[in-house]
Amino acid sequence: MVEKTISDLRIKIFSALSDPTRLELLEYLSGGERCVCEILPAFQRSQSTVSKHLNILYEAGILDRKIDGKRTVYLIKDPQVFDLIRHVDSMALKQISHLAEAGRILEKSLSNGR
Amino acid sequence: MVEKTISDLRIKIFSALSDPTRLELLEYLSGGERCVCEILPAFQRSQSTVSKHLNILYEAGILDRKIDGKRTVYLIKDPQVFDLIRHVDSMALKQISHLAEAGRILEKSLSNGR
DNA sequence: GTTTATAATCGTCTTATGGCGATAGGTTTA
DNA sequence: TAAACCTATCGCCATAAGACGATTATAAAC
Repeated sequence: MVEKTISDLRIKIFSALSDPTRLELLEYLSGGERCVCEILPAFQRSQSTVSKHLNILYEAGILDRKIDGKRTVYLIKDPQVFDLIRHVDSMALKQISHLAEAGRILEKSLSNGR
Repeated sequence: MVEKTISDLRIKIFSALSDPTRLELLEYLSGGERCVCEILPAFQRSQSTVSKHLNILYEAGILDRKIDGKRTVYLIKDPQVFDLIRHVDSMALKQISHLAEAGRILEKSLSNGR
């Protein structure tokens, strides 16, 4: 299936990254290329499920794959994806630390007040 | 609802950006804060649908909102989100330009060959 | 206080997504 | 060529997500 617009692909990339299993797969593959038979034992998911997830990342252009005899090897195609994830993490951290700060302020006011 | 882990929030942010309507909303709000009554006519969606989308962006910590009398004003809370979107766009563009290049090569080889 | 305006929420429907086991297809091994 | 291996795909189910109209809640205006 060929992509037509940037918008479609953009959504496809964001969607691909909206699943915890797929983010774990990316992290796992950041250690280097792996065949499915290596990936499977590392994940508590059925073979069909893992295969589907890998394909979603492939279709989003995040992973590449090559066939090596009877196995399929998956690898990171665009390492930029890790910058993306770090970027989101920094946004998430910012929020959580704000929450934490609010929590400390609240805590302090409580312990002072009473 | 308070977030517990970075991972949850990370998924929430990616999911929030996985929808075309919500990306349009962000683009629209990049022009400055707007109340829902201003947003509605700009989108071909029902009031309830737009409200839900805005709330998803709010829950992800991307938008903020303030109540102004009988209206609710939404605004970008974390402008970093636009860096994120640009980043994804550059990944998408890279892929499409590779496709385009492949297309040109194919076209060339066809016109040469026959 | 009744009406109007604005926006969130509820209930419902339809479609999309994630999960699994079973099956199919292709490759190596015996 | 038969068997074993590896992985993609199919069919199914359960849950999530997006859309809408109707309802509810609150604020402003009359």
